[in-house]
Amino acid sequence: MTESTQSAFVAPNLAVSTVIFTLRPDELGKLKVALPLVRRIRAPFDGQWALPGGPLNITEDLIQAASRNLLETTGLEPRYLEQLYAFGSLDRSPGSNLADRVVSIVYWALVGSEEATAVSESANIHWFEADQLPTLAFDHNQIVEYALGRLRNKLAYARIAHSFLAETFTLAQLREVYEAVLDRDLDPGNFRRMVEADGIVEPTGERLAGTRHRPPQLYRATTSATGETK
Amino acid sequence: MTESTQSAFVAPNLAVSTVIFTLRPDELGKLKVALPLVRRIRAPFDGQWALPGGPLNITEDLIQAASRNLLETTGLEPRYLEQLYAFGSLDRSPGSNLADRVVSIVYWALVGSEEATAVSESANIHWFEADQLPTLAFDHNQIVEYALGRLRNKLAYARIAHSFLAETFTLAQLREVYEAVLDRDLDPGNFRRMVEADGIVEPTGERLAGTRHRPPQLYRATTSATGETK
DNA sequence: CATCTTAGTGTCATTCTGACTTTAAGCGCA
DNA sequence: TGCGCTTAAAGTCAGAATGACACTAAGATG
Repeated sequence: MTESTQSAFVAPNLAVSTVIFTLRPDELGKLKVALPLVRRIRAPFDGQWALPGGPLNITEDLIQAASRNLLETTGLEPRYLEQLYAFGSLDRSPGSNLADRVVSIVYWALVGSEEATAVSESANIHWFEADQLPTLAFDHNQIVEYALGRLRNKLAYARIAHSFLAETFTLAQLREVYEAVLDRDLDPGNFRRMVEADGIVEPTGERLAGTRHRPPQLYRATTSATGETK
Repeated sequence: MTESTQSAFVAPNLAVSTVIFTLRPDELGKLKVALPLVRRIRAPFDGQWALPGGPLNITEDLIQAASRNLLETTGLEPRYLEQLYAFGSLDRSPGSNLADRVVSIVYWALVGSEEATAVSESANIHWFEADQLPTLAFDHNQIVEYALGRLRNKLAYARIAHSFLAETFTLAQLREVYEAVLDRDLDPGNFRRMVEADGIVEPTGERLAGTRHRPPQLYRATTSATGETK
């Protein structure tokens, strides 16, 4: 009844998957939330798109597995990485028998927009806009929706927005991140006030030149929240 | 690399544990957050107190396992039940070898204060005040702290406080719940205003008699949030 | 040099929040 | 009977936070 270490028990398989978010411009040049998916090459759901993931190696931490996942799929290091949820319903893989049951511990990650655009795609790895996903394998559509909710919610109180951007950035760029994630326009003045009140950025002293207008101040993030280390 | 169903892989053991919260009066009659712990009867941590839990049966959902856990430990049904976090660090059980590695998916639950006081204790099951815990087995002290944080945070925006109370209750009783969980006094007038603005309760029309003062209105919760069903 | 565009500052009304006051309505007790 | 005690319930007020919007600054473009 208490936490036990008996190995004779028939345990479900344990997998770690990762929802990897970045921002990329759509055909109109507007930033959109995007994520990479991998094409399955075996049953069930053979040929369908799914979240990157795989079985948990017994020698690695959960977060290490997620990070490895991310590296194997995109070649990138996460700028933010956090556990999302453990999905373990019996009906996740309809029609499969119990011995094939998989409990997935899902992480969500943010990667830099710049790095992500450099990632090469292949026939079996493709980046999708988050609001234009096809029908995915397993319960992965629900998982992505859940992850998007977490991202939107967390943006409001955690210092994670800069994870999409380079080391330094303008407030307009930071605002674009919020607008892309929240999918609505924000008032530039009010946004500046909020950002300054929260102290999430500090000016570098540098200005961004070459724009067609008054040169904006460049900022950097004050605290580097890299996610949990639990 | 993608989610797989190969069973040959050496997987860590999967357990489900539950942090069960209730409120009970301390020696001064003030409500305090309390939770039941079970004494371990095998290594590692033999004799120490631990969260109730056990291996996940391959035929049951995660949340079912948590609920069963709760029933087996306390004989009670949860009034609220939600997944907390999956703990899977390699160093959770210091000194053990990899084959004994356990990944725990932890749930947290709320049970009614009244039902909980009727629960019998034994030599191996005991209720502790949350802020007066001994050193627990594994990483369970950290887990309880994390669960307490979630409880306090969630109280602010979710309709869960009534889960500690009976079907009907006074606003003073509801306020006591908040005060116990947040561990600070709240202004009765402001609390009433908040509760009414949020519409989390509705008056029953009945009044509580037998008090030494003006009889207060009885309320019931408007929506019954029982937690997730995911 | 006039115009366009975004940067950056400032204002105002509304809402939210914490601290506090006032009145209502029971009970216990002289 | 009525006075005082206690908590219920309603109301007041000042400061903070928020959304909408106006205004000035400073570059590029032609």
